[in-house]
Amino acid sequence: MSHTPGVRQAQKQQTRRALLDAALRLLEHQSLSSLGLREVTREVGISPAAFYRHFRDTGELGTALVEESFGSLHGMLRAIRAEQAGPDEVIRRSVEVTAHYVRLHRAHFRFLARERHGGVRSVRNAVDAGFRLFGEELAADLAAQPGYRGWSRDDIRMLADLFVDLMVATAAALLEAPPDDPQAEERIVDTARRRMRLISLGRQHWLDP
Amino acid sequence: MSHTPGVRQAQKQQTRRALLDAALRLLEHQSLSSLGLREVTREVGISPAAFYRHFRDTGELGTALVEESFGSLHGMLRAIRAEQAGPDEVIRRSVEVTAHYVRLHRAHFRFLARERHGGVRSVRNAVDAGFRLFGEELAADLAAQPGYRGWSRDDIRMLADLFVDLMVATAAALLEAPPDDPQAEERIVDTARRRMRLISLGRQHWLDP
DNA sequence: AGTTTCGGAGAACAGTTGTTCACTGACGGA
DNA sequence: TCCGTCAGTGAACAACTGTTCTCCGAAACT
Repeated sequence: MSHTPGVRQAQKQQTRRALLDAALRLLEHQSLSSLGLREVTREVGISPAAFYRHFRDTGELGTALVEESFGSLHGMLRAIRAEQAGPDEVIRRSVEVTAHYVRLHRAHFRFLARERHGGVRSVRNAVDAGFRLFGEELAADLAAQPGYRGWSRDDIRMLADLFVDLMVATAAALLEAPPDDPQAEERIVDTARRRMRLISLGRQHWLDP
Repeated sequence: MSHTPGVRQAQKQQTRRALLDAALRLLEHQSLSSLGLREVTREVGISPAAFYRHFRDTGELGTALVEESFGSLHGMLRAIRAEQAGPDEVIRRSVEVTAHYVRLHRAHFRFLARERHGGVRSVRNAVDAGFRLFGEELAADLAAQPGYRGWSRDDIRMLADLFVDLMVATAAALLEAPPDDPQAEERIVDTARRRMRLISLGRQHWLDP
């Protein structure tokens, strides 16, 4: 019996996933540059040599994690896009969406926050490129909205990148807070909301004088 | 001859400085958690065992670097405070001051940006505490200014922390750009200026309706 | 069916790591 | 001047690292 032609590939991707998950688990308490190849395989329960069947080195594993993490982030972008509302309404809601996604994908967010300025150049560049793309897409979304009539392309981009940076900042703050302390979390979210309100005000008066 | 009573201590502090400088040099291309004790002593040119005369481990060296780095940052705070001007003028000028200090203390800024979310908990906490203090001091400065009459303590703090986060973000962006490309640098500074203008507008209308 | 492909095991390798130890020799107080 | 202090040495240690190699067995192809 059995010539179903996908068993091999499925098993391979299964241990690949196990490697990624193990790495993600270990990376909650350390940074990529200190993550050992043997450490990861030990966590998974396979031999060190098997690692090379999937990645050239831990750096390559890192870039794979970057792509995966930005997958989670794009879900966030779609969620924000889905809320059809005025510009200021969207801005306020984006804080809630951020908090929600941080709770959902803690490990991914932590990884991005940590490796954005981390010690592995290739990964750092990948993260940077990802955020740049994210900013571009957000800017395109904003440009399509009414309420940004009269805004220059550069100014929209500036605003989008500002949102991205603040999202990262609040996400990082949420990650630093204990995951089961809703009070600390609420304090952070509340501050983030006020930040967004201030930026909303700036946005409304951008074309004023 | 010789009974000048400070030679010993001076020599000790000299190699301590050498250790800190060597570490700072190495940390431009890697993160603290991957920094080896032997690596640092090799760079300085002393035996590995000598390291223990100064620090218990690389983590302790890290916290020492945190304090030192915040020394540079406080110079920045004083420079901004020195400029006696209106609130919006100060906000705009702070971008220039930031860029200036990043150019002056590249290694320190990079270290803080990297280890703020890095893999060594004790250092991460030290960096966080430092930024918190920095935010508090900035908030106190703002509160003393006219133009913040009617602002709640919390809102001033929110604004101060917002400045800090944005300063870190622009500093990180400047660090990512090549150090000898004034054009790329100018683009980043220009974006930062527009960000600040937008926040300035939000600030002006904070108490409006 | 027989044969090739390939993910994984296990052992071996040369290096490197952090930490300890007894030591040396210049400093610094008596 | 003598003597204690102490920053730095150099060797030794067990533990660990990344990488390479040959081999195995099950899946896939013909």
